[in-house]
Amino acid sequence: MATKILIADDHSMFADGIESILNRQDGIEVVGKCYDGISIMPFLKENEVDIILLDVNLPEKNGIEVCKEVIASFPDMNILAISMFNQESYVSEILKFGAKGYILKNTGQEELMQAIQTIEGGKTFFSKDVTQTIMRGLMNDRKSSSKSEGFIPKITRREKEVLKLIVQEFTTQEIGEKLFISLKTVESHRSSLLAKVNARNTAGLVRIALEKKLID
Amino acid sequence: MATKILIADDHSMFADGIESILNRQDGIEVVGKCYDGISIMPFLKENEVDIILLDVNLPEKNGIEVCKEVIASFPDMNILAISMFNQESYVSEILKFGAKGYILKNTGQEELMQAIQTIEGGKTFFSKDVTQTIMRGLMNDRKSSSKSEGFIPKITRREKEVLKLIVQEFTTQEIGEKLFISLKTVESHRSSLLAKVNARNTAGLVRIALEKKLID
DNA sequence: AAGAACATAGGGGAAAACCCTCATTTTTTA
DNA sequence: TAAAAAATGAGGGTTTTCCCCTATGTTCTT
Repeated sequence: MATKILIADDHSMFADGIESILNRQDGIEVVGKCYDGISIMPFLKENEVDIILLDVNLPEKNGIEVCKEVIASFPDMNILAISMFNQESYVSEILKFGAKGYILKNTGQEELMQAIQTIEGGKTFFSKDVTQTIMRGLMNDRKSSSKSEGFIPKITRREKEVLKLIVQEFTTQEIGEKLFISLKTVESHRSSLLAKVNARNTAGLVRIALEKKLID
Repeated sequence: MATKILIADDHSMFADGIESILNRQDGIEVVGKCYDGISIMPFLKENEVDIILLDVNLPEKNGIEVCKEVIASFPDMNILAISMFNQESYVSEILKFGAKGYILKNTGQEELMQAIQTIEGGKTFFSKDVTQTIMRGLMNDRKSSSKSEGFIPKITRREKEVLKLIVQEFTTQEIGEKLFISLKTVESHRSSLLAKVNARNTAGLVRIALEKKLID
């Protein structure tokens, strides 16, 4: 029986291309395509799927959230993450939530086929580049655990509120007024934020907040 | 005789996918694939090509430069720009250099086929979304208004350099040292940047820079 | 060749951000 | 329930950003 594959990617040209490649292969059947994050769960409830090729950067609801959600309902689902970016935070995040593999969009079709077969056999698969990234991540975990790029300590509820307002261009004064707290308190929160994300100033804080999606 | 197509995209999975789609069509033949900007010219010198599907964001040498170069040597070459981003600057730039069309990676295969046929017939083709972007650009040119949400006036070369360093957390002082210009000059650039993106402070400037991808 | 746009840069001042230390109360968690 | 973490905020200082103003040489563009 053919392996049933669901492709989830917002770039339909990409999704169609992959579909076209896969449909030429024996033993593989593309049973569906999703162009955003929110339509995946409904599809899975109606259709049988063996493997999901999941783009990490989806609109509406990103791949990491989708992965978490899918695994919660279908713990044995085989998810192969596909991404443009070989970024440690993405890789480790989605693997943590149960993805079985991670490949980059610049990997060739032979490797794609290999990944699918490996995943279906219950094993994990990573592009060579990705493997190196993961190794580097592990090294950093062991060594310094905080200096390593990309690690962000927990941001508290209040800090997040302040951060959100900073990104929206409000001044410390204005933030205090909005949250009914003193300017000095807001300054405290700003300080901890700078320290936690390891930024030198507001510019870095905002950049990191957006890069790491620290605010909803 | 079949239309000869060259696909230029650094994501081989994408390029392979497109190839697979196109090869199923009658009258179309994919004669080559390039995974970076620098290998396109050599290929064109050795092979006959009717249409280039050119990714705007290529490594080594980006699509806009490639377009300029190709048109310089092959003025009648049909270039169809393909991009993830519906950004006015990209669109207008590459069209200025002789591309005959611009489509987004989220357009379906019917539209892709339509684009190819239109381009080959000597006409121009744009995705609907792109058309709107262009229109908006023209409107802005005419009215030169700035109130309209999301419109960002052109950032100059120097401003972009400064902006990049701001986002990297350097202070005005440090930026001056790096660029060998006075602190006051950097302040001037910061001022124009704030005015151009319509931000109140650095936080907003950085956010908009990242949102609108003002820096490469 | 003229005008527009760009890059340069100064003075001076107000506002905002940043830094350090310290302390109190509230909330959470082990 | 005691300890830890989070939220609050004050004093007092330095640095950086932001905002006026003006001005000059250079480099596109028309």
